[in-house]
Amino acid sequence: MIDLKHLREDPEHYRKGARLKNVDIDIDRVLGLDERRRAIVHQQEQLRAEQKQLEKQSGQQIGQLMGRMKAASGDERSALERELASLRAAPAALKEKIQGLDVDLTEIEPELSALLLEIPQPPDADVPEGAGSDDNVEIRRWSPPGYDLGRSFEQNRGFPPRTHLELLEMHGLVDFERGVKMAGSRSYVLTGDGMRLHQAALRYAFDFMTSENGFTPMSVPVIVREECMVGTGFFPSGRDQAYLVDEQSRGGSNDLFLTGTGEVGLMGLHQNEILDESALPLTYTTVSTCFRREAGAAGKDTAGLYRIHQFDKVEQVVICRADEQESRAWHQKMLGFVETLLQRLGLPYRLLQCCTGDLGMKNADMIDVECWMPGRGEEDANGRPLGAFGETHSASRLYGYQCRRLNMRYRGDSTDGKPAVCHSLNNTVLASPRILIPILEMHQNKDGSITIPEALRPHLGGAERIG
RNA sequence: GGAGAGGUGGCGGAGCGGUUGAACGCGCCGGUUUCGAAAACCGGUAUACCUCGCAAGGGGUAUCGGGGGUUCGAAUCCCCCCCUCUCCGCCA
Repeated sequence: MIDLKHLREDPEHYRKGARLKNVDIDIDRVLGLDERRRAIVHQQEQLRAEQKQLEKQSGQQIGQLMGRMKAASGDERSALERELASLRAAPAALKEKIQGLDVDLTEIEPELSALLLEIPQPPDADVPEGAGSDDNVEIRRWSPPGYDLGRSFEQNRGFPPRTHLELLEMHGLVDFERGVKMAGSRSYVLTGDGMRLHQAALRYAFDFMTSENGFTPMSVPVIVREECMVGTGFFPSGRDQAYLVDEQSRGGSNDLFLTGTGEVGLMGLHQNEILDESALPLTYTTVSTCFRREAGAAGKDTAGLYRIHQFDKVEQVVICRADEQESRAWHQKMLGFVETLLQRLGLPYRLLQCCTGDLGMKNADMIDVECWMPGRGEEDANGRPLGAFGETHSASRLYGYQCRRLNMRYRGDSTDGKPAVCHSLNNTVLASPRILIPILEMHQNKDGSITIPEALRPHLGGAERIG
């Protein structure tokens, strides 16, 4: 959520931000509703103050008169009754007015709060303008010594690459048929070394973050309340991407949602808390199963392990002080972790600066990491793929947008002891089985065997190859 | 699934219709004392929104799980919802 006060001060900033993100939102409508709401609340508060005054003045009198009533009779009694009635009339009139204003508020507030959730965070000024992913800008690329991304796989390695589908099949690493039989399209079953490799990659990434980078390991719920989804910014806009656990229809008190990323659980941890500044930054990592409906992606990446409904992911989040420089520094650092990891896995990659149109609601800045997948992309004259980069990571810088929704604040010396909204960032560490695509394709040998990256071998009982 | 108990400030725990944002204790912060510390003593210690002020700060309203109701007045009474806990059953 954006800062409403800031919106009032500089609405153009948000109009422009929404435009750059191709989000259709009527900022003036929001401002108008906010204006009306504040006027009504102000009026109400004044009336309430008046009411309180009256209470203090007449309350005692009423008490006394009631006492005298008990003993009184006849003319005295009716005189007292009249006096009581007049004392009660004024507060009653005020109450009616206040309640009337309440009605006015109920006409405004639902729309206002709904709209507020839909105002996107404006992109940072140094984010390139663009309409969508085609306008993203490459920042840098890396490939292991001896592998030149300017040349084809065959030129580099001396034989044409098999696709990950072919390699999976060849080594019996996955059973798509039975996956689909049980759970429908985009489902799969990792088998044998496929499952081992998957677990090894996750475990390596998890250990890397906790042991080497000092992040705090956490488990998180992957079935959460709607509150968490709204708080982390995935709802309302991404509602159709999440699986719904419809408990209400069977009498349960709350519907629940399956999370599409560990970010939801990690960020939800400190919802509605005021943290001590000395506790920051919080650096958390988790490995969790992620569920995505992939609504609207019908027909896209239907084959293989690229776009699936369920996968596992090691995720990193950082919650830090409300300081742009600090946020920016963490963003770079979190990207650095990923680069180190990919380099150790020997996977060529590039960093993409996402343009304004590709940022999503929440981000001020987002940098994607794409790994080189030789079996992906357009085909050559022989019907063989030319290779392409495929997204494997996404590093977001959200400033206070997410924490404001989550009501996650901190205080300390730098805030003068007053609560301030935390900043948050998140980035993939490793998502599998998608990461198996470049691992298999990049480390395949001419005979189709796979050389296991050294880093993963300790998690595979020391095995050096598959096949 | 069956049966109970309960949700009050950072925590513990009072209050059960009237200057109660809320006793008391703990914690925390500041001060006195001390060579220093502990102890003791004194003072302070919520959040949100609105408003006045350059600021320090002042004023107002709301908040005792959430919503609604009764009442001149509700943390206190009534209704609905949510949540947590305990016991039994089932179970990874």
